[in-house]
Amino acid sequence: MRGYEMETLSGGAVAHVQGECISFGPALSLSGARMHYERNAEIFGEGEPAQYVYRVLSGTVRAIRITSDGRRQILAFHLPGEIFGLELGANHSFSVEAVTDCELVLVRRSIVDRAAAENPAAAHAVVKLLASELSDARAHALVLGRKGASERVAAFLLQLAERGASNELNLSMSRADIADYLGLTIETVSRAFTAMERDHAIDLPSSRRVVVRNRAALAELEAA
Amino acid sequence: MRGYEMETLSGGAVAHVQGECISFGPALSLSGARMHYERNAEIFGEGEPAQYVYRVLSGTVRAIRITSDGRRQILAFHLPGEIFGLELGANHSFSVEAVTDCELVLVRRSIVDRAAAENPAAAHAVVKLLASELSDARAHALVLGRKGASERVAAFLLQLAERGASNELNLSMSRADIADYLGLTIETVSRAFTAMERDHAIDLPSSRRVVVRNRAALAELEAA
DNA sequence: CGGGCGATTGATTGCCTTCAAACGTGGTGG
DNA sequence: CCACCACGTTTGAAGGCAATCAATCGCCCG
Repeated sequence: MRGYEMETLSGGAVAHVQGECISFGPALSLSGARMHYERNAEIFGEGEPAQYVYRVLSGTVRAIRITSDGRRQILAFHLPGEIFGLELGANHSFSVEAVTDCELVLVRRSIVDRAAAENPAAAHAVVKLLASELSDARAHALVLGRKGASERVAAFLLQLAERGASNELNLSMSRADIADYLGLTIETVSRAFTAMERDHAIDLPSSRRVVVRNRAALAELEAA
Repeated sequence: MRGYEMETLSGGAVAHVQGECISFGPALSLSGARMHYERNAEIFGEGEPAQYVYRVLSGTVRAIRITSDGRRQILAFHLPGEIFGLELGANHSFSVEAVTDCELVLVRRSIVDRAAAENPAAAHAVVKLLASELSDARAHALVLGRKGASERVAAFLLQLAERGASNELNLSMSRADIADYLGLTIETVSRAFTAMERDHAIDLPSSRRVVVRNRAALAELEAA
């Protein structure tokens, strides 16, 4: 999912208002409405009609599912530039909430569907998007199924560092969000951070700020 | 992924040799070569060029990823009628092996790609397939991230019972496969089976045969 | 300065894994 | 046809890692 928007957004030949549309290929950008959501607001809920496709302009959102007894699993975080909310069924199969205050672009799903039906390039862009999300979901399954606590946290940090293309991370999400993404508890996540700092793999200037000091050490931890 | 092939395979208006093609919508079936693989054979490996798309005629296959230190995670099982191997990148991002001896149909990926580029219905079928796999992968992530051992096994059995549309299941996979799918060990899986039999939720006439006696009890276990 | 919330740290529990051994079944060779 | 072997499965006992329970810390905001 990551690389893709960069490519199409920068490669678009059609002039368009920056940020006010979603690109589905170099020759096709669908314009949409800009909306603001505040921290912890629900953007859409599981089971609701899937009426829009979204792109993050600023802020972070989380895609979540809740078990019948209340446990929460975060399926993905979406950062600026990323698209989410694409569904095939009539209804959303998960909920999305704002991790921080954020700006989103909304495009009617009917418009996206029509574009995909009429324009092969648009259809291909949708396929690309889904394939990328699928790949992410599978990588996530590997982490959840077969890795220990500190490996999970290391994988998470490396993933963020790649996405942000920087070793200095501003975590927009709480320990609780990280824990629910990694299938752990907040205490375990916290201990993993502390241990990594002790081992000089990262610095923790504050709880929301992480500096990756030794990416190789993190990668090794992740592999462990 | 499940419902889809049934729909298109039965709804196809075009007459075609049963089993020798892959349907991508009511009006489009791509013919392919039939191949046999024996138990535990590798169908394709992670990193190899993605040259074909596959459909299962008979038998079961497993999609797997291996961590650098050798732990194995099974991402999905594919049963007869299901399609797998669809990738967007040039190379496969996971391996697929035969769980049992099986018959597959192979269609050149270039043909699928071209069909999708030219025929909107075909493109839509591909999107549907990916969306369905994504949905499955996310459900799997919820299980791996937030459920206990017996809940995982219950979820697995219910999933198979739905796919097979029957309460009598012939497990084509070993305890090791189930364990690697659920992120557990073979011993834990075995104990979960035993406990479910003790609680009269299932019968175990043999280790590879499961009769779901009390689906509600299993569903409750799963939710727990 | 005080309150509240998120994060950290510590102590204990519990579930799953690990290690180990016995069991059963299917296949092979005598 | 039976004996034996191999492998997958089950069962048991012990250990380890993360969850839970609990308390303190630190920071942001009022």
